[in-house]
Amino acid sequence: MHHAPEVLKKEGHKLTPQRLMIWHILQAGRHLSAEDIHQEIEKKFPGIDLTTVYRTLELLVRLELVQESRFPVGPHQYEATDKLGHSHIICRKCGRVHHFDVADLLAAANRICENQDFSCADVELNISSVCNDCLKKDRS
Amino acid sequence: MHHAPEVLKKEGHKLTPQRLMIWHILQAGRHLSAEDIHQEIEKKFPGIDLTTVYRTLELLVRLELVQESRFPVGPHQYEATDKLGHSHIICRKCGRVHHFDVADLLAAANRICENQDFSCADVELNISSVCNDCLKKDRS
DNA sequence: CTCTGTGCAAAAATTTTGCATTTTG
DNA sequence: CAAAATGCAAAATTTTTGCACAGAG
Repeated sequence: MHHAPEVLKKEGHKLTPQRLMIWHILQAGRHLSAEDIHQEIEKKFPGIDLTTVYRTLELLVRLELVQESRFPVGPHQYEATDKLGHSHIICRKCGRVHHFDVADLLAAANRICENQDFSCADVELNISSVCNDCLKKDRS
Repeated sequence: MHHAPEVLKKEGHKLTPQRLMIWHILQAGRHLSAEDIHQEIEKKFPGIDLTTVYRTLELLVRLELVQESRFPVGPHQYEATDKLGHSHIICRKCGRVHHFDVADLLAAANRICENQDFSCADVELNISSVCNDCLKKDRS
C-alpha cells in the first residue's frame, strides 16, 4: 500500500518533496533510524534537515502510516505500517535485527492483549535475546 | 535469589554501599529507570550520583544479574533477572506497563530463537500496542 | 495570498566519559 | 597500600522546540 500521499492530503497536510522522499525510502527499507533516512536522502538531495525527518516521522506515526520501535540497542527505528506483518528478534549485544512470522504467536499475543485491556490492532511483538555470534565472541 | 553480592564478590568487584542499595531497590521494583533508582536512594541517602547508578546498572547487566529494556516511551528500564519469568505489554501512548505470563508464548519464542540462531536463555518478549484507555482518549 | 512546513540554531533529555579523590579489600 | 569505585564536570547522543523564511495549495 503506497497510500501515504492520499492520507496526508485527505488529512489536510501538504505533499512536500521532503515528505514524499521520506515515505519513498520507508517503502524500500525496514527498521530505519531517522539518521538512516536522512543520510539516504542526502545522497541525492543534499540539504534536507534531520529535524524535518523527525517531524515527518512523528506525523506519519500519528497517522498510523509508520510504526516506531525501540530496540535494545541503537536509536528509534521506523518502518511503514504496511511492511509489518512480521515481528522482530533483536540481539541485545550487536543490535542485529531478524524477522519472523507472527502467524502462531499473534493469536497468543492477541489473547494477552484482550486480557490486559489493550487494543489488538497493530500489535508489535519483539523478542530480545543474544545472537549466537555474540555469544561466541563473549567466550573468546 | 538475592545473589548479586556473591556474584560481585566472586567476580572481583567491590561491595560498595551504592551497589548494595541499587541492588536492594531492584529487588523491590520492576522496570525502574536509572532516574527512578537514583531518586529512591536520594530519599534516604542523599549524595549518590546518577552516574554511579548508570555504571552499576551497566555492571549488573554485564553480569546478567539485571536486564535492560527499552519500551516504546520513556527511558531505559531495568529489572533484576530473577524477577523476570514474565514479559511486558506496553502502551505506546502512555507507556503503562503490564505483565503477562510467558508460559505458552515462551515455547514458541524459543522455537523462533533456535530458527534464527539466537540464544534461548533469558529471552525477553515485549508486546507493544495501545491500551484501551488511550484509545478512548483519542476518540474524544 | 495564506497558512503549513522547512531549515537553522538552540535546548532538552538521556547516557557516557575523563579525571581527581575516596573507599574497599 | 593498591586497585577499583565514586562524584563531579563535561561531552556525546538522540530527540524536541522556537522562530523567521520559503513553498504548497
